Amino acid sequence: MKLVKKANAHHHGALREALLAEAERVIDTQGLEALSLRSISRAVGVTHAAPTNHFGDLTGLLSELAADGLRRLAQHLHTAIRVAGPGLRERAHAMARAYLHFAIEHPGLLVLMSRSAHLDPTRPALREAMEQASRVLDDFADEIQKAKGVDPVRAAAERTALRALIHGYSALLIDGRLERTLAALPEGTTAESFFDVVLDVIDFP
Amino acid sequence: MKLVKKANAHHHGALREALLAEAERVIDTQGLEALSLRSISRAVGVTHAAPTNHFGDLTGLLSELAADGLRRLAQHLHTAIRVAGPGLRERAHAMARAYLHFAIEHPGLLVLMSRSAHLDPTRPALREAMEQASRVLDDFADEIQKAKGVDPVRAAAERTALRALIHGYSALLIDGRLERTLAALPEGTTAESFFDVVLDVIDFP
DNA sequence: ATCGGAAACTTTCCACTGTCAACTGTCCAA
DNA sequence: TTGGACAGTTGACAGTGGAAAGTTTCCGAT
Repeated sequence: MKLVKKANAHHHGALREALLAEAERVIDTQGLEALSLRSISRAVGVTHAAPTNHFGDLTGLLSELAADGLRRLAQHLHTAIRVAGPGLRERAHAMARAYLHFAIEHPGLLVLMSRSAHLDPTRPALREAMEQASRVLDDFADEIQKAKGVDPVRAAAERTALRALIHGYSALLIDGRLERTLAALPEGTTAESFFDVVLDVIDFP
Repeated sequence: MKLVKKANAHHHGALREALLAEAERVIDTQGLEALSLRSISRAVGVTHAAPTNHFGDLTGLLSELAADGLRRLAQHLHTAIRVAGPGLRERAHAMARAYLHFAIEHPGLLVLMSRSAHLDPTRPALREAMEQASRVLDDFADEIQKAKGVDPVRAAAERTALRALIHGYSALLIDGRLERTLAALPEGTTAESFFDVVLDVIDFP
């Protein structure tokens, strides 16, 4: 029965998902530059023009993939914050650690998300996913704002510092530019355990 | 006399520099993705295979360009630190501000430097330039180490935090992902002036 | 002075890419 | 039954980077 479906040359059945899965596999193992529309089509067993029906063009496919990644990241961060202890510092660390964890597990996906040149922000799925991810940070920012003094500039600065620190550390790590630093640390120190110390350079009350 | 030189079809004279200059122009105005070996060759008035003599392949050209950028950046940071006041905080801020300034003026170049997939680190010029740039940071790190307590892990964390914060803020800004944050700030606040406040989230003694 | 080779650039070719237009088969609803 | 809409295919096009081989120029050794 399945063979009949397989033999059908014009209805793959779940091509959209298959293409996204293959694209994510390539992007996380060989990197974004190694990905090509034609190669993933081949890997999925379909001709090179098939993806057009589902994604339009390459930036369309990448945008959907990025949207999916953003949704998962937002979910990941959200539960990390929710599960963490009550303190502001604990929650901030939990979120940051969750982000780093995601970056280590899906390096290509994270690179893709921060490469606006390859994405089409007018796609509804991407736009929504970006807003969903922002909302996690914004909610947390509100918390900081409430907990600390109400100087709005200072609050924005703290939020931005946290964001920049997380993004910067992840990017440096993924790009292999922390290797020397990590190698000089005491035996057994991992990128993740060191990140906790780095985060403490920002003081949360 | 010059016309004779110009008419010479086989000796451009300064092709190497011309190619690098054109590549930098494209990269800083249209972005890294818009650059192609053939287009810059055309712009310089030479066939597409000419660059091979000077750079080998595309990653060769990009590596030389990145090396040049790194040298200039290192120089820029070095003088910023040297010129700044005596305090540790002043010097750190001066360096960070210089970095951001460079990022704003040469966004494409900065992106290129942090995209290891396009670079060939075995090229001597690149390797040297990377070490030169690292040295600026390392020297400054030693200063921090001396000025503050001698816990090496804590010192490494502070250095890394500063690095990640600078890199992260620049990357977010270049990618246009700070626009909403900046728009919500008081009138007249620029990305650069706000950066000073962000940097203060890390406390230097 | 010239001869030989190295350096610099051109030409030609190849494999590959993304995008487009035209076609074919399949399924479902009027 | 028939007519689209959907989901693929096929084939062409312009563009890319790279390799190979040919051409022109220069320059140093003899």
